[in-house]
Amino acid sequence: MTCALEYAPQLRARGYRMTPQRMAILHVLRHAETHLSPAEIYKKARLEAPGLTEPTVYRTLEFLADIALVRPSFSSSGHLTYEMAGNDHHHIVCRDCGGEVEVEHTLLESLYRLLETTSGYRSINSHVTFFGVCPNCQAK
Amino acid sequence: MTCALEYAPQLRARGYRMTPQRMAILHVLRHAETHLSPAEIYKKARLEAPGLTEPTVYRTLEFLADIALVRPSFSSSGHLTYEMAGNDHHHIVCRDCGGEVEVEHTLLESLYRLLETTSGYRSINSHVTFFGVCPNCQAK
DNA sequence: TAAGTTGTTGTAAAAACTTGCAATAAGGAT
DNA sequence: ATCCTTATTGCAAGTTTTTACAACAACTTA
Ligand SMILES: [Mn+2]
Ligand SMILES: [Mn+2]
Ligand SMILES: [Zn+2]
Ligand SMILES: [Zn+2]
Repeated sequence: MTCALEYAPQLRARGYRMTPQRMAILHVLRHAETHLSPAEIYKKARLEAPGLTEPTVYRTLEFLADIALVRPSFSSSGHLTYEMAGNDHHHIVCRDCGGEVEVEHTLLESLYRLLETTSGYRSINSHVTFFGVCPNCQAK
Repeated sequence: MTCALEYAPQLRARGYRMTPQRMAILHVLRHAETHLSPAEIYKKARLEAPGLTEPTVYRTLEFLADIALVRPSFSSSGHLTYEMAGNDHHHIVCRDCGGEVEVEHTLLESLYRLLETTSGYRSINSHVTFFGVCPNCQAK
């Protein structure tokens, strides 16, 4: 739980505050080995921060995504899930079974540079989810 | 409104049915010049199909996306919007102002082939939304 | 044209997500 | 330690999206 304290200076430096609610949510995300939905995060984080409410979870996740501490991505059902930032990667999800696999960010880097030059947009660094059909489901 | 009738054979060939509700929704999408949210589609389509309900709109859009007649994509707020399929393209959305621009699908084609060979997934043909900062917002 | 099969719809309710606002408390200043 | 400012929270209510299931109606067949 105290592992989340290491983010406090980053927040304060930008005018934000560290709170028990944010600590609990960051702690949950740090120890997750997969993406989590807001509901899952709420269920786990409230154990550490009793009194935590769902609106706070949603607001906190959006906040943490804004300051780039966490990454949102879309699950196979199209809903938002969250994970800690760092270790850039993307996802391919199977349209049939929902099975998921990670993609190295390096595979997309040249595309991002291409998009930036052709569109004029900058800082394109989306966490993208692609959809396809996995090897298993191709068998059918 | 009758323009939607041309999709009837496609549906029937696959065991599905054409209904007034689906006609109205397809008609709205055919004449839209931008992406529409389920709520917008509901408001317009109910004029053609009185008695149409929101659950039907959501179910129909998911159905039409499944059979690849329409394309879902994420708006700047992260919500799903829909447009007719055909004319492959993608989007870049500005993180600041939400401004949006289209991207030729051809720019992504070699990436898709690369993803297919490295992941084993097939038929990767997502309609992707990238996020960045538009030229206007870069000025600030 | 009538009957049967089953894909689709509306209804009602639940679940998921968002919003406005007053009360709270984090962290800087004294 | 105490005070102050204001970022953040909880509460309550609203909106959006999903679900279960019985009634309905599109299409096939005879
Ligand atoms: Mn991920
Ligand atoms: Mn589009
Ligand atoms: Zn699969
Ligand atoms: Zn912009």
